[in-house]
Amino acid sequence: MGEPGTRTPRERYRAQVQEEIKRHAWRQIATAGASALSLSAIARQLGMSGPALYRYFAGRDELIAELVRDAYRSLADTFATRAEAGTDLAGLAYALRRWALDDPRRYFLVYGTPVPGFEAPRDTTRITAEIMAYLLDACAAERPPPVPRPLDSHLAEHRAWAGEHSVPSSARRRALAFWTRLHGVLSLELAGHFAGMGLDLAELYADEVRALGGPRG
Amino acid sequence: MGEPGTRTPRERYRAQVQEEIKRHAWRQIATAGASALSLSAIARQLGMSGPALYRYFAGRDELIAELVRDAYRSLADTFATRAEAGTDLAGLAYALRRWALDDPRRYFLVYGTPVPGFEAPRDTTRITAEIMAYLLDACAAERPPPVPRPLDSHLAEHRAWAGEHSVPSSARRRALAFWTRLHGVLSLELAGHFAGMGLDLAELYADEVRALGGPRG
DNA sequence: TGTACATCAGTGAACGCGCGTTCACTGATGTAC
DNA sequence: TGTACATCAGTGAACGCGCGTTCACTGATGTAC
Repeated sequence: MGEPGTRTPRERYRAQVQEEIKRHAWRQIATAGASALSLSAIARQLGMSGPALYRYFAGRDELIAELVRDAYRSLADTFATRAEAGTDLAGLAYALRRWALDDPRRYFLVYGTPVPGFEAPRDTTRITAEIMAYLLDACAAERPPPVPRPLDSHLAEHRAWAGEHSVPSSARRRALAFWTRLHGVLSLELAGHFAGMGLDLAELYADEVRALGGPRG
Repeated sequence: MGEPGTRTPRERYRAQVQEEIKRHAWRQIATAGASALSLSAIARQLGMSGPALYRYFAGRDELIAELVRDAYRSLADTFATRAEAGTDLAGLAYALRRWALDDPRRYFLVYGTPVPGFEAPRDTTRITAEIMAYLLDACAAERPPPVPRPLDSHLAEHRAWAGEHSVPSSARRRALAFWTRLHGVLSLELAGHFAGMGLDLAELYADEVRALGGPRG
């Protein structure tokens, strides 16, 4: 081995191929979903034989675990960059959205329906804790704005879509919030994202339900 | 054919087997996920040969489509039953949660990460519209409660979990809301559940972000 | 600078597996006269 | 009630496919002296 921090040509080559494998793996996930990820297909795309991949990953499961790690890492980095520009909650929120839209499959790999048979690798908790930390900092620094503003500009179009059913747009707005918020709590709960947090999930849900009745529901 | 509404023994038998196939399909989805659903495996469990299933379903995709229809149907029925007891939003909300917890995979089949290669069958829009109708009715009937109540009882435990990071519990509450609400909007958007509704999704997201800063964030 | 050896990326054949779907068929159940 | 026929559930063999993983190997690249 050379000096610390230096890489031999072989090491560099190795890292390069490893990256390329992951790149193709992501492309495959994007078009066919995580559970359809196939080592043989990746090898084919790279012009290698199937068994060659075993030089780089212990197997299919390990490759997926690596992708999960990378996804979390990438979100943590996104938040880190954003946090340097100042700790504001809205900033993080929009960064999150950009990150998600940038690659929906990556988002779903981490926050979507759990892929049966695969659990998040144990060592991701360190990264998720980091993500949570940025969030908590921003929330703690936040000063609540005086008045919540109702924003119904786009509801006219939705009214046109819903057609026959004529209800006031405030109700329409609440119905939308019903879906998005309850789906948010529920799907995260069902996917196990609150596991071990010591939260009373029924209570958390009840909170959201009560909030829906509120003035700006 | 006999009188209208009557079923010949053959028809009854047919319906019965069809049900049994679906029952096994659900069991398989529960343990292995929708994308792993296998006709051969179902046939094996039923003690039939694989090709026999083609008497009952045109193929794998049609079977899944049928399951999706059933899932929507079941939620619509749940809401219908609930709506008979009076149109209150909270009632629907809790019915939804019970329905989801009752069979998480069913929930995810419909509201989770889209299974690549399968789209919801076209004829489900009628059922989803029905579901939406119950919701809109309840929202329209609702009289907003005067004051939103803060509910932080369970946050003490969460504080213990988060450990080192000491922030006020209001911030903690907001961080949780950040995840659940934004995940709610985002994942539904990414999964295409707002497609064709004529909504400005960026605006919808911005709404939630603004609400997070509010007094009861 | 040259030689002997170690490392290790990648190959090709093979194993055993399960899948969806088709096809021509058997045999039981129902129907018409 | 009995016979001839139609319907249709289910079978078994076959097709062609792709998969993850193992194994003994070749051949290029790097290292030590």
